Amino acid sequence: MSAKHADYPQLKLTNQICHSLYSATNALVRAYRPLLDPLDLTYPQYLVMLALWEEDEVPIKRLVETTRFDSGTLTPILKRLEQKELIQLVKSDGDKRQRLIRVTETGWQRREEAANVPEGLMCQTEMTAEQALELKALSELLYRQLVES
Amino acid sequence: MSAKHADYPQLKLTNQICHSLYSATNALVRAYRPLLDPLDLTYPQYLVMLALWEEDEVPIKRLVETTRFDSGTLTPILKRLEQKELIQLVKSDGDKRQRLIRVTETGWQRREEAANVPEGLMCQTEMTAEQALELKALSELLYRQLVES
DNA sequence: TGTAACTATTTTGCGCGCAAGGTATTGACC
DNA sequence: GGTCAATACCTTGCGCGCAAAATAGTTACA
Repeated sequence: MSAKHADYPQLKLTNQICHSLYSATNALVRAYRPLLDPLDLTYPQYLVMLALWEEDEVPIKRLVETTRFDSGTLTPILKRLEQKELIQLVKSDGDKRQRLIRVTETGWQRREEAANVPEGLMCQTEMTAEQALELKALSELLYRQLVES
Repeated sequence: MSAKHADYPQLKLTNQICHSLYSATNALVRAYRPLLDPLDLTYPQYLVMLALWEEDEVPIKRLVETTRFDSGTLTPILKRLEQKELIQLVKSDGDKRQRLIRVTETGWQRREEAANVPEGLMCQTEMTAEQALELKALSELLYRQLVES
């Protein structure tokens, strides 16, 4: 029998958990776009700002932890946020390898405009709070198992 | 009170379902890499091949449906798969706008080498079958609600 | 104190993901 | 049969995501 007619049920696209996850995440980023466009932020830039609004004056290595981006991804994102004057990158007084990130006044103002983004997104779904929390918990579990192994 | 000291709990990164989903998906694609490198496939290329191994001789618009990629993403992926001689792109006899995709002999052989990729990946997690199915179901639900609205 | 290992960050190169705009072909309907 | 909207696909441009390698500064320790 030629390879063409073998079965391989484990290779069926509809059996792939990862395909569902992958396409859901892409759809999510697309869904954020109309909400973030007025703020002049992309979704990854928004994630970085969320992290900084929670904890300001941090070195880049701290952002690598909180945002889960690697530094090669982060550098150009920070450069764009700096061009938009939402953040400043300043040399650290102590360790001269480090650069500290500081949110500007404009950056803090942008936070208020972002306040209703999360609600705006959830309105596009009809998931219950329980389903959303379950999805978060399972995603978090998967992330930890893949990264911490 | 300055914007800096306002609370905004809905903007906390740890409360963001989307951040968990986003970082889990990125971690997943990274986890696939060592498994797919020997097959000379990226994760999106692998998804396209999964679709074609299930249904051969399809026009690109069919792949847009099954893979959930848009055509602007698909065109360069197909070009690379053609360069690797895993597929052929042939003009359709009927509708002259269409191009049909045909898996080559090499493409079918690659399927056998891919047979144990799914198991290899699941071994990197310690999720139960129930958790995995629940994650798939919730991702699928989210995808459908975001796309079909 | 010298140097070798380590760390923080940047750079390079490639492959997506996708919006927006283009071309060629088809079908609908006057 | 002409034309006009719809369809299938391609191209362009930009912003990630990340592996790998480079750069500059720091630490450990002989």
